[in-house]
Amino acid sequence: MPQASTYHHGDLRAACLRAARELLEEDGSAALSMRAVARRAGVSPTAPYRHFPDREALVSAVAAGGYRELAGHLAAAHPEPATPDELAAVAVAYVRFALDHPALFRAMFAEPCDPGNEERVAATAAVSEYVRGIVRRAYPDAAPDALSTAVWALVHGLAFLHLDGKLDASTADAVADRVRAAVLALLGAAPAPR
Amino acid sequence: MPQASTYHHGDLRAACLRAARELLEEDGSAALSMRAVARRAGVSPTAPYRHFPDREALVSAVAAGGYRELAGHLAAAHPEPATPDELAAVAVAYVRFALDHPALFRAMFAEPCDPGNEERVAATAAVSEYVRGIVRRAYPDAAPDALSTAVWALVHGLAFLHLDGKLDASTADAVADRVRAAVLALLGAAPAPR
DNA sequence: TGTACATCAGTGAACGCGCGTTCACTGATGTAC
DNA sequence: TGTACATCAGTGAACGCGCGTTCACTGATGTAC
Repeated sequence: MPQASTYHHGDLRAACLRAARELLEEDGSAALSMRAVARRAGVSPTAPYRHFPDREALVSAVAAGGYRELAGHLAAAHPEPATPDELAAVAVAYVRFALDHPALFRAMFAEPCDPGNEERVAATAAVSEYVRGIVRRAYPDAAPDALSTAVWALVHGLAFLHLDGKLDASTADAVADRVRAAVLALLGAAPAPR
Repeated sequence: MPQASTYHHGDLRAACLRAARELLEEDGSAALSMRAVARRAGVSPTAPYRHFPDREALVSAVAAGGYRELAGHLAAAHPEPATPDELAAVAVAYVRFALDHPALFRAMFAEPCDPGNEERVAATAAVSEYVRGIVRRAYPDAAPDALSTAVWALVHGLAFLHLDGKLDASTADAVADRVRAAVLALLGAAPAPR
C-alpha cells in the first residue's frame, strides 16, 4: 500500500459502490451524490464518471445490490416459509432490513426509479418473484397474483410506516411483535393454509 | 388588482401554502423549496420567513393539510365502511389519492418528519385513528390494534408500490382492480365480518 | 529484449445552478392621544 | 379629525454551500513489432 502507484485505482467501480453503501449506512437520511462518493473513495470528483455515466446509474447499481442483499436476508429468515408463523418471520426480516438500512431501503424504493436501468428492473422483479413463490407455496389454492401482491404490500407498508415514524420503531422487539401480530391478523384466518 | 398596494400581501401564509401545493401538483417528484414557493407566490425569496421559521415548518404545514384532505377523500369514498367490499372501496380511494398527488403524498409520508411539529403529529394521528375506527366497526371481534395496523399497512404499501413503479400504475382501472383484489384476498376471509 | 504508440483511467479547474438563511432596510398599517 | 409613533410585513443584497457535469489534460498500462 505505501508505494503502490495510486494513480490507477484498480477497481474504482467496486470502490464507488462500497463508498456509496458506507455513506448510506452512516447517514440514514442521506441522498447519494457523485461528489460525496468520489470523496469517500479517495478520488477526484469526476473519476466515478469513468464507471457510471451519471448519478442515476450509480444509484441504480447501489439499489440493485440492495435488492440482492434483501433477498438473501429474507431467505436467511426462513428458506421455505409455509405456515402463517413462518411467513411472519420473513415479514419481520423484511421490516428489519428496512430499519437497519434506511437510506439504502429508500434508495431502493423511494427514489424515482429509472425504468430503463436493466439491472435495477431485473433486481426488482426478482424480489417480486420471490414473494410470489413463497405465497404460492404457502397458499396453493389462493389466487396467486392478488394474494402475493397483498402480502408484499402489507409487509412493505409496515416497513415504510415504521421507517417514516408513523409507527413506533424505537425498539426492535416492539417492531417485531407488531409486524408479527399484523401479519397473523390478516393471514392467520386467510385462505386455506395447506 | 391594478392599483392595489401590493407591498403588504394580505395573507401570505395561505398564499405560500397554496403555492406549495401548486408546485407539488405540477411536478410530481418535486421537493419543496422556500425560494420556489416564494417565487410562485410572487414575493421576495425571504418573505415566507415571516410566516414559517424554516423550511421544515412549511413542509409540515403542507403535509398537515394533505392529511386533512386525505381524510376527507376517504370519507367521501364511503362514510362508514363495514363489509370487505366497502373497505376495499376506501382502500382504492387511498391509493388513488397517492397517485393523484404523488409529491404531496411523499411530503406527507416520505420526508423525514419532524416529530416536534404538533400540527403534523396531530394530523397523522387523525389518519391512524380514522383507520382504527373503520376497522373496529367492521371487525368488532378482532384485536383492533393488530388488525387496523395491518389494514393501514396493506393499503399504504399498495400506495407506495404503485407510486414507486413496482406495480404498474398506468391505468386507473387496473390499479383499482388490483387494490380491490389484494384487499379482498386478505380481508375476504378475515375474522368475522359483522 | 527494447521501443513506439494507442488506450485507458485518472486529475483539476471551471461552468452554472439552486438552495437556506442572515441582515439591514423600508414601505404600509394601525393605534394613542 | 390630525398627528406621532410603534409595529408589522415586506424587500434586496449577500453569505456560503454542495451539487452534476464538461473539458482539456496527464500519468500509467499494455500491446505490436
